[in-house]
Amino acid sequence: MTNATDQQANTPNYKKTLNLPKTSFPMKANLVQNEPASLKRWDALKTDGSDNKGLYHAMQATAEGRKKFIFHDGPPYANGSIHLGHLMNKTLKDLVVRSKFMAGYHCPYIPGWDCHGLPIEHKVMTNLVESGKAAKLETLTDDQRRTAVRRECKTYADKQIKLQAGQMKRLMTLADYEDPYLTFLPKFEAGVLEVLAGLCEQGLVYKALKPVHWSVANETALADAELEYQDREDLSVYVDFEATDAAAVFNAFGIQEADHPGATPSFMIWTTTPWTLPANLAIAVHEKFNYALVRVDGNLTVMACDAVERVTTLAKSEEVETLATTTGDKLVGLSYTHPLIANAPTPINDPDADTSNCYSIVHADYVTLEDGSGLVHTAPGHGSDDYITGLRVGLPVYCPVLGDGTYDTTAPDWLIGMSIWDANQLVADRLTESGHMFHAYKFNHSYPHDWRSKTPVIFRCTEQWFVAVDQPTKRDGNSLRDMAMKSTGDDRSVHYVPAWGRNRMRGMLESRPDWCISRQRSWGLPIPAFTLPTGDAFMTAASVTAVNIIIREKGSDAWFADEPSSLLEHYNPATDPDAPAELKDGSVTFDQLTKGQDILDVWFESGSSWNAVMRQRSSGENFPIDLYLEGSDQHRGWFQLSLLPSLGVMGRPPFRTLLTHGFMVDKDGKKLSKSAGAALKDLFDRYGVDVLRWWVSSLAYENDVKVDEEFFKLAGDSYRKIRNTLKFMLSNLNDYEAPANPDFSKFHVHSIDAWVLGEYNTLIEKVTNAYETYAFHEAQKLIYKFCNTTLSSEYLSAVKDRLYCDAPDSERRRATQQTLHTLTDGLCKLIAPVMCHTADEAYRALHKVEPKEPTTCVHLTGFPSKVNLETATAWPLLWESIEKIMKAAEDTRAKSDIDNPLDLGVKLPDPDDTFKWFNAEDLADICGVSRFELTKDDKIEITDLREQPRCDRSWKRDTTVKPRSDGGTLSARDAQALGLD
RNA sequence: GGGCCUGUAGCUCAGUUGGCUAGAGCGCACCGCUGAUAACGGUGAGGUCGACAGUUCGAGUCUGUCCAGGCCCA
Repeated sequence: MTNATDQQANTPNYKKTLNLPKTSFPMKANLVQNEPASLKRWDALKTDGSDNKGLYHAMQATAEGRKKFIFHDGPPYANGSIHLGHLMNKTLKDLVVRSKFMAGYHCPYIPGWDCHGLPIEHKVMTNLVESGKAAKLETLTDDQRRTAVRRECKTYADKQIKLQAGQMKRLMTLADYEDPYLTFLPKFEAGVLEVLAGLCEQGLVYKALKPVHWSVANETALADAELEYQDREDLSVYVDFEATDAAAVFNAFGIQEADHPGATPSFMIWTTTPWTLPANLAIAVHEKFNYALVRVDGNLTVMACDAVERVTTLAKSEEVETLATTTGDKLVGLSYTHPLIANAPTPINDPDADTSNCYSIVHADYVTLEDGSGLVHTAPGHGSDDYITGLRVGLPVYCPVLGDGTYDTTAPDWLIGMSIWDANQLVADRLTESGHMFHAYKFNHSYPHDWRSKTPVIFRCTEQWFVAVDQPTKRDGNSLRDMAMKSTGDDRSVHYVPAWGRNRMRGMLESRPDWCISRQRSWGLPIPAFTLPTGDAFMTAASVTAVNIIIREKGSDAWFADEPSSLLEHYNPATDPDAPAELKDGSVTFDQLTKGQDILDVWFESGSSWNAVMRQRSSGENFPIDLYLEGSDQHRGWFQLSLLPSLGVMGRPPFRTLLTHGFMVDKDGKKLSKSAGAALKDLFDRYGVDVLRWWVSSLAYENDVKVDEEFFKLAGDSYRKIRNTLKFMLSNLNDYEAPANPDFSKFHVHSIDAWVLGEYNTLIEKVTNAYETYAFHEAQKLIYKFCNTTLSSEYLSAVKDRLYCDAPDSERRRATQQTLHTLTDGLCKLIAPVMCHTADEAYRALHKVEPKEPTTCVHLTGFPSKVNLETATAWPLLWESIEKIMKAAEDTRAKSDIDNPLDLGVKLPDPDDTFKWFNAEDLADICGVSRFELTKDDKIEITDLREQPRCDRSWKRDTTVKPRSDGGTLSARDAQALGLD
């Protein structure tokens, strides 16, 4: 039973004579209610001399004059509530902002939002249609309609930004939320156009007809980043294209035409897009591959040797006979007849195109033997590879498909005006009827889809603006790719965390095509290009710069509202070396120009933020930027698309360090479904933000991160451990007044206080290092282990006796309190970047701050500095022995009826006097036993002290315990504490 | 199909240039304390290191193939 009932009736109750822990710091955190109170208190923080209020500005004011750390926020898209992905991304960023401040840097942080673009425009258009307002728009002029849509989009974006900013603030992220960067603000737009002008100046911007991914649903070109791959069932066809000259084919195979009188060999192609067949202009083979002339059920056809069995089996052909084989190079130059079209068509926008090279066999490297027949249908207007081949062999860029996905008037009559999706079957039927279809079947494959409308995307030739990747810059002749390869290669100008980011970037840069920067939408930054009466485009560095003066002043709406002559008010062709001749000589005036209709790819905007935000707001000072931190998808996205413009304009990467984190996956490691995962707000309300942040800080974020309800619960458990350790320390400092400058010079090197302060010094060093290298989980682990093991299980359990039982003012107790105070203060500072609320709550409790007192805040301090004192070097050895002692003691208790460790004594062999200078009472307290002796024996001995008297107050058994004048049985220390003899 | 990455106890992670019986925390089981108490302390049980093959005296670590998963691309 309890020790209290053990006592004799006349023994005093000593409990009330102890210095028991006491604090107002509650065990229960109640984060959901208390965090908003902290936020409110921080919001009210005001530092002298500034109009700005709030913790962020107070920190900036505090850090004024320090070494700067420039960190740049990648803009999330302004749509919808923030989700689990934002939780990790924004928290990690905040850990950087806060830890850099605590480490002594000045780290300003401007949050941003990506506001333009299709998702918002699509949403707004949907709303307009549903509300019936869209019909009204139809009555307006183009410019008016677009201006109206843009107004709606801006209102929508503003609302989303407010929503997200509120949630980010609740996440306790620190940033300049009063002055964020928004991509639709005139000053941002102007910063983007500066970059465009810079690229024009380097000769990297051009307009060209090129096949691009085209969304039929939205009638716009799409960026790579706007594609999603989904499985789709398509009609897959093997089609025979008859050779024009049968003799030439037989000749290529080295056999006589006479042996096959009247036979017309065909070339067999394979495609999953029959609708592109009308645009076929060539068939590609690989020069090195072997091709066979095969008789299949009576017909002669050419296909790759490796494809014969596969293809004929697929088509269930009955008689298959290979007549001869040859290599691809022998086939190059042969011609064929298009099965659907008599004469090669001329493109609608290029009536003078040379069609003389059409309908022949050409070579291409990308021909493979895995799929199809080894002969590749080539339509330069509908494929990237095809386009390049077409350029090489002199084919026109023919694309008979309009923006809405229907055929134009150059297509065969029976296709004109028809949707390409409907044409698939019709083309197949025609080919079957005419006997050209060898085999048709349904085929499931991964196919690119428009990320927004989820509809399949096609390749279509359109006039688009491009940034050239391989064009030499005028500055030094290095192309963007040259520079990009260098920055991801050996020059180490960019530091990658984790290191494999370098290879990943490099791989993507090696193969990336020219960047299509134009879109055919309204909600975006217009490309300030004009069309001359000749139909040629006009956009030069000087013209962009001139228009930009207007945009900076009025915003990009001016492009739609103003006439070319006023937009070009500040432009002088005479001083522009790149100006078109007709403008220079005055034969064409500004009034005769028409404004371009394209807007910029949103990635070009966010990819220019290094200029539009960082350089612009610091007069160029904050460049290059120390750190970009985003998910690993941004290697292709924002990182790469920031790198390229910066290389073009500035000649160097915009960032020094690129840090990437992985993606959230479910508890089985599978991709998180869009609907999965609780709303973040729900998590705020159930666990509290400190717990969520504590969880984020524990993540090995460079890999995929599993997320599950259970993990938040576990994080809550470990949060409580930290909280309880803080509470216990605070509760033992209730009667302690900390000196302004604690003096540790009198601490004995062998004392337990010196030991724990040594551990604390190590902790400071390791944790600040971990923060420095963004190894937050390392910091988190160290802090957790320190609280749990070093403090709770080792130090605090050892010093409990002296804290409780020593006279309140005793030197030993005060020394321990001084230690505790230092540890608590430092711990609050070390956890401050993570548990923002709890750290400040504990810090204010430690410093006994009145609840209403607004200015004391752990977040305005810094990481603790090390305590200046020595620690005995034998401690590690001693701890090894202590571990053995604990096991031995546990053994003894298990084998006997001794339950209480205080009924035990310990004898530790110390033949070499290694531990001679340690204090026996300290060691007994560490082991949780009553007595500790060093011996010259060779074995640890655990002794039973139950025969000896026990102190009624401290429950220890030591040699000084005896009856005292108050009727109790006490040790000398306890008697002295009570002022007894 | 290609590029980059991941796969170590039930869970989350450490494991340096290949080198003793593979570590930690959580969780779990058992014990103690009841003067940190919706706390605290102690002890313990858990792993053929995704699979297979290879290099080596020796492989969680290096190589290859395969399987599973993620991001990006085709």
